[in-house]
Amino acid sequence: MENQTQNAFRALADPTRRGIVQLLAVQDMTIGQLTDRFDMTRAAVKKHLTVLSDGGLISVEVRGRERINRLEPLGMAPVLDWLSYFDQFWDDRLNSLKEAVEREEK
Amino acid sequence: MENQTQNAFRALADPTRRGIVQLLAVQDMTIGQLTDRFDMTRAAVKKHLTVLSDGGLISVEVRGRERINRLEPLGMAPVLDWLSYFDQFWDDRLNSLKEAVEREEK
DNA sequence: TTAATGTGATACCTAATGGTATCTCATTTG
DNA sequence: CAAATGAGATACCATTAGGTATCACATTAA
Repeated sequence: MENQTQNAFRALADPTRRGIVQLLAVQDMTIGQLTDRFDMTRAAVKKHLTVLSDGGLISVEVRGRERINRLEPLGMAPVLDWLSYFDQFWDDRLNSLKEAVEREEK
Repeated sequence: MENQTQNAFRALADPTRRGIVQLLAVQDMTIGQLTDRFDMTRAAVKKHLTVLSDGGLISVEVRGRERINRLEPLGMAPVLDWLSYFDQFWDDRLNSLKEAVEREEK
């Protein structure tokens, strides 16, 4: 897929997919192992894995008849980059808020 | 809306909405001004603003017949929090990658 | 080599999403 | 006051998304 920023944000927009990301952060897992953790069919989990793969967030290693899914740290980069664009903005605004609250408290 | 993490991630999952966020980071804007910047109707932009509002990313100030939309820095917090959970993971994995590449280069 | 296991692929369904067209309402302005 | 402006609400439409059921295929185990 071509737009990595869009695909990565889209991949993170679903709660099941964020859950998968959290599980894979602990350890690599097959689709079977992942399916055990969610209340849905293997086919549904497979679709989520495809979206995560399109977003560059996971990769798959074929091992015999098993497929080991693993987190790909580089895939998160476009998301972190996009968000970092606002760092200064958030900081400034949050500091303004904080100062305003402190003035209130006097 | 109740699940802020989900609503915020969902709000950021659409390219138009991320564009709106970027515009509002520069300056507050009315829906009319925003609509001028996108190739869609005011009604469509309004829907995006509703999603952004549900995500806690913007707030609206009524001024006469105008509505001023402004970015809400606090709304991004759930997203940044969720992502920060992986900071260590990304760092470790990216360092492993970097070291591997450096070993290759010798 | 037959059976069991792990997985992928496809067809299908429903609900959500992103968009338009249109109508209404409140606030300015001439 | 009348007209123009800025905006919200709703009905409607096509496409996408998330899910299931089912079938097919490769690999491992008996």
